[in-house]
Amino acid sequence: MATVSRVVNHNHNVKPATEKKVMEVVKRLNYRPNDVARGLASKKTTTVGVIIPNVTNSYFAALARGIDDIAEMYQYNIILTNSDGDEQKEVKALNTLYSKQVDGIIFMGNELSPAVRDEFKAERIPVVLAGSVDPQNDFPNVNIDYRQAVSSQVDQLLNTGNQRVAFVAGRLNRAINQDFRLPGYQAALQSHQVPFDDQLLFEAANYDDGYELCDQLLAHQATAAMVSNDDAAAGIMNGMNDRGVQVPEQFEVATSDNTKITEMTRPTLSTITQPLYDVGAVAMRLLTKLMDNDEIEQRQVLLPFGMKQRGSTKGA
Amino acid sequence: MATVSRVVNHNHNVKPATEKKVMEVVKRLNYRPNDVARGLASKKTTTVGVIIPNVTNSYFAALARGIDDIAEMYQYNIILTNSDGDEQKEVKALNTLYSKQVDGIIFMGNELSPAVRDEFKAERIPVVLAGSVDPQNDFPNVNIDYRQAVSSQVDQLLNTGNQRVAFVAGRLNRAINQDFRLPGYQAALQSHQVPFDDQLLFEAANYDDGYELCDQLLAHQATAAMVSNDDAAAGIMNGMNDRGVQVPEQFEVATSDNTKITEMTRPTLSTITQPLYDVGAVAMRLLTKLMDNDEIEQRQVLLPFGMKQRGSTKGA
DNA sequence: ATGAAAGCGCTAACAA
DNA sequence: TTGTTAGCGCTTTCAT
Repeated sequence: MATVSRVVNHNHNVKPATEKKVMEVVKRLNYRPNDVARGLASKKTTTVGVIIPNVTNSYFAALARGIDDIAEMYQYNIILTNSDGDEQKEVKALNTLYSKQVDGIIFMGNELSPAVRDEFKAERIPVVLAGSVDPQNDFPNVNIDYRQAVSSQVDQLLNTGNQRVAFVAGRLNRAINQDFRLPGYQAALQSHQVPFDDQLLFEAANYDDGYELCDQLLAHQATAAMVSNDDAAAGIMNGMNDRGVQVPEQFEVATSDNTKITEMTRPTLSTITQPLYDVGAVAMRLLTKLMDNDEIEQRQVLLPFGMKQRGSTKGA
Repeated sequence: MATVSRVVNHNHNVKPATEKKVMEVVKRLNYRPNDVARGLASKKTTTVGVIIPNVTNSYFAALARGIDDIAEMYQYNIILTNSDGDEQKEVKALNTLYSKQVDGIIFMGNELSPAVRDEFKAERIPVVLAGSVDPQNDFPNVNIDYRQAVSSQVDQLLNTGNQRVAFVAGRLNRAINQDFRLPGYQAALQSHQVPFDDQLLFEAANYDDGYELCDQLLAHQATAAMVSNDDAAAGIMNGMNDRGVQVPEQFEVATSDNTKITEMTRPTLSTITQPLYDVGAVAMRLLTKLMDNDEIEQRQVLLPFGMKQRGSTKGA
C-alpha cells in the first residue's frame, strides 16, 4: 500500500526493481489513483477556484485562458464560477469553493466588496486578484497601472482639441473606476486645463449599453469618449456612426483592453494595450508560489501597458 | 456525528428540536462540511468536468456560460479545461478529470477522436457533447442541424447569383464539417446545379486566419464564402474590404454562430442563428438527468436554428 | 429519532 | 527500502 503510494507519487525511496514491478501491476490493473481520497489524506486538492464575472466577456476570457494554461503547467485544475460581479454570487461561490477545499483562489471582479474581503480573510488559503484592484492592498494582485494608462489615453483625446471628453465605465462606483481610472481621467483634464464635468460620466457594461448610450453622449455635447470596456466602446462607435455621427471626424472613441474586438470593428478602435493573457498567467504563477509557501518578491505586480492609436481617434 | 450529517444533508429523520440545536452549534462553530471527505464517503463530488477547445472563442464561451448557469442551479461545480481541440490534451484532461472523480463530463470539440471515444467508453460516468457532433451517435449530445442550416445559408448565397461559393471551416476533416456542414453545402450547390469544386474548400480557425485567407479566396475566383466560425468570417470580410474588394457588392460572406461579433462588424454579418447559451444549458440539464439516472426522452437533441440576413450578403 | 461503527482510498508517520 | 498503522472527515448501514 505505502510503497504503491510512493511509486505513484514519485517518491525516491523506492528500489528501482520494486518500482518496476509496481508500475507493471498499475498498468495491468489499469489502476488510477483516487484524487478525492488523496485530497482527504493530504489536505491538498490540486484544484484552485476561479471567480470570473462572465466568461463571455472577452477581457476576462483572455485572462482565464492565461490562468488555465499556467494552472495546467503546475498540475492544478480550475473550478470556474461566473459571478456577474454580483456580491451575493461571489460570496456564495467562495463558500462552495472553500467547502471543496480548493488550494487557492483567483479572483476577478471590478471591486472587492467588504463581504468578499471578509471571506478571504476568514480563510487562510491564498488569494490572488487578477485584473482586479485592491485599494487597501490587502491581497496580492496583478494589474496594469490603470490610472496612468487612462491618463495617457485621455491626453491623446485632449490633444486633438476635444473639450468635452466623456468617461464611460461599467459601474462608476467600482474601485477600479473610482480610485484609478477616474483619477487618471481627471489628471489628464487638469493638465490640459479642461474643467471636470460630472455630467460627462456614464455607465455602459456591454455592446448594447454602449449603443444605447450614444443619445445621452450627444445630448451632453460630448465629442469624444474614453471607454473602459471594449464591447461598450464598439457599441458606442457603431451607435454613433449609425446615427450619422462620423467616428472619428465628429466623435472620437478610445478604449481600454485591446481585445480582438478592437481590430474587428470599422474603424478599428484606438486603445490602451495590455497583456491580457499574461495578467492571468502571472496571477496564477503567483498563486502557485503562495500555495507552495515560496518567497514572493512582489505582492502587487503591475504589468507594462501601451497605447495603440487606430481609426477611432484622430491622433496619429 | 451521524445526526449532524443528517441535519446538514436535510435528511428528514431528525426531530425538529435536535435539528435546531445542531444548527445553532453549526452556526456558532462556523462549521463548514468538507466536501472532499463527503465525496470520498458518498462517491459523489458534485463536480462535472468541462472540456472546451478555447474559452477565448466566443462561440464556446457562450456555451460555457449556459453550462455553468445550469450547473449552479443544480448545485454542481465545473472544472473547466482548455483543450485547443487537441486529442492529446483532451485525453490528458479526461484522465485527470476521472482521477478527480467528477460525476459527469460535458465535452465540446469539433470531433470525437477514437482515443477520446475510448476514454469515454472505458468509464461509466455520463458524458454529454455540447455543440459537438457524434456521427456514430454513441453519446448524448445537443446541437443544431448543421447540415440543414448550412444548406439554407448557402442557398441564399446561390440565390444572388454566386457561382463560386467558398466553404471555409476550421478544420475540414473534422466530423462536424465533413459529415454535416460540407454535405449541407454540397446539397445546396446541387439543388442550384452548381458544380462542386474542391478548390473552393478552405481552412480558417480564427480572425487572423480569415484575414490572410482572402488572397487565396480571390485567387480561386470565389465571389462568396460560407464560413463556419464568426471570428474567421469577420477576418475574411475585413480582409476583403481592406484589399479593396467590397463586401457584399463584390464578395458576400455568411457565417454560422451569430455571436455578438456579427453585430459589431461593419457591414454586419449575415449568419445562421443558433441558441448558443441554450446549447450549453440543455447539455448540462441533460447531464444532470443522466447523473441522477433519470429517464431520458431524447439522447440526441437538435435545437432550432434560424437565419439572419444582414449587411455582408446581398439577399434581403 | 438517534447513536455506534465501519469504511470510503488514500498519505504520513513510524517501525522494522 | 519496505511494511504497518493511524487517521483524513465524512456517509451509511445497522442497532437501539
